[in-house]
Formats: sequence, C-alpha cells, structure tokens
Amino acid sequence: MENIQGGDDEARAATLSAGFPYFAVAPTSPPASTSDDQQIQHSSLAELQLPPPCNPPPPPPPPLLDPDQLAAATPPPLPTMMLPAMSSLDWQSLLQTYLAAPLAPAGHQLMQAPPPQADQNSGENDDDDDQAAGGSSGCNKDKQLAKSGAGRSGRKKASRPRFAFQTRSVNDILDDGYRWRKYGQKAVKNSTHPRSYYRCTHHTCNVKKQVQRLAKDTSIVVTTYEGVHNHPCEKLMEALTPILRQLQFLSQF
DNA sequence: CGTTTTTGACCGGCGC
DNA sequence: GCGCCGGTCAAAAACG
Repeated sequence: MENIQGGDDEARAATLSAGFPYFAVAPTSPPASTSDDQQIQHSSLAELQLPPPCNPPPPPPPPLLDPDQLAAATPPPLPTMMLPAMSSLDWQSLLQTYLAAPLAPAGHQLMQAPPPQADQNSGENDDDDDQAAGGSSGCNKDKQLAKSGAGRSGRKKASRPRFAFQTRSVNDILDDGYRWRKYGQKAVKNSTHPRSYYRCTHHTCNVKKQVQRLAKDTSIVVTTYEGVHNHPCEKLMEALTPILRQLQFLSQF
C-alpha cells in the first residue's frame, strides 16, 4: 500500500486523488475573508488530473430571500463542488467536514484521505532530521514512565473520516473558522518541512488536523482533517448572524 | 495568569 | 525481535 503519510508528497497526492472518493472545490472568486498575508492561487482540476465525478452534486436549496436582498446580504458564494456517490449519512459527514474550512482562503483541492493506517515506508533510509522520534533511548523521565502503559490507549482508533486540502498559501495555518491548539510537530521522511498536529480547542470536539508543506512545491500546504466537528463554527455563526437577524426581521411580514 | 506553542520522549504498528 | 516511523503526551517556555 502506498504510504500516504511519510512518502513522496507527489505520490501521496496522487494516491489521494486516484484511490479514494473525493470532492473537489473549484472556487469562483476569492473570499472576502482572506487574511492580509495569505496570497492564494487557485489550482485547476485539470492540472491536478482528477477523475470525473461519480455523479452531479445535489441541487442547491431554493433561495430564502429575494435575489437582490440575497446578493446584498450574503458573503461571496461558496465554491462549487463535485461529489462522488455516497449515502446521505456520508454526505452529512462530508459536508460537516467541509464546513471546517468555509472561510479558508479558497483555491484548494479537497480529497478524502484513506482511513488511518500503518504508514511506514519500508527499507528506505533517507536522511531526515527526525531525531525526536527515536525510540526509547537511555533517557527516561519518571513521570512519563509512570504514565506509560495504558496511558495512551486512545491511539489507532477505528477509522474516522479524513479529508485533505491542498492550498497554495504563504501561511501554513488557514483561517477555517475553528480554533485549534497545536499539540505536536514532527519531521517526516522525504520532506524538509515538518508536519504539525492540531486539535480543535472545543471541549467536546475531537477533530484533529495535520498541516504540512509539499516537499516538491513548498508553496502548497496540505491540510488533512480527521473527524467531524460536533459544534458550530464560531466564525461561520458570526458571519451568519446578521443574515439570520434579517431573516427574522423579514419573517415578521 | 490563563492559554498556546515548543520540544523531547514515549508508544504502538509494521516491515524486515 | 529489532528498528524505523508516525502520532501523541506533557513539561517548560512563550505569549498576550
């Protein structure tokens, strides 16, 4: 099985796009919320050589407002999406996951990553600076020894939905509307750039994401989301609040 | 002072 | 069984 985590980044991207369900995001215009120092370029689907979608996306819901009002009240339109055939449950999960980045600078390729797997490269002994990952050497801390054993039983759980973005940005961290806390950083094989690990700061939310730059094109950031948020996106709700207020106001008549 | 980031160590899976 | 590697933990440092 191709190594999705640590191998060549191009091979990784190719595997992601070729071997797994995906939906691609083809934004029509840059969002207004793009950060000042984020300069995003839009990559084309043809350039990425994605296969054709399995089926057309579901029809959009009818507008709730007069088109003129809608145009005045709503932010720039969400990107169009091409989606594979899935159950409605999968759709909910997929779309919720996609909502993890509604405010992110557009211009990204979104792919579903394979389920978590053992992803070691075999045999290769490439020279990278992954020194921190060395096995248990002579040094030990009493506290860590005390917590060893059942302390880290949460790893390698059942597979959760994972989706990878490719974003061309000078910023590693995209403003996706959620708050994240970094809990680790690792150097990975065949890449000069480390991979960063983030967890959603919401108390009950267990969504994680990994951020890494492509070795071959360091202007591209690969963001892999794992899990589905179980709470609303703060910034999305913030953006929607005026619209909801307007809807409430208009519903009085 | 509370929160977030950094960073070294540990754990578990897998290939050899 | 050993070593490599990705993922995670948690103490210390940095930050606002």
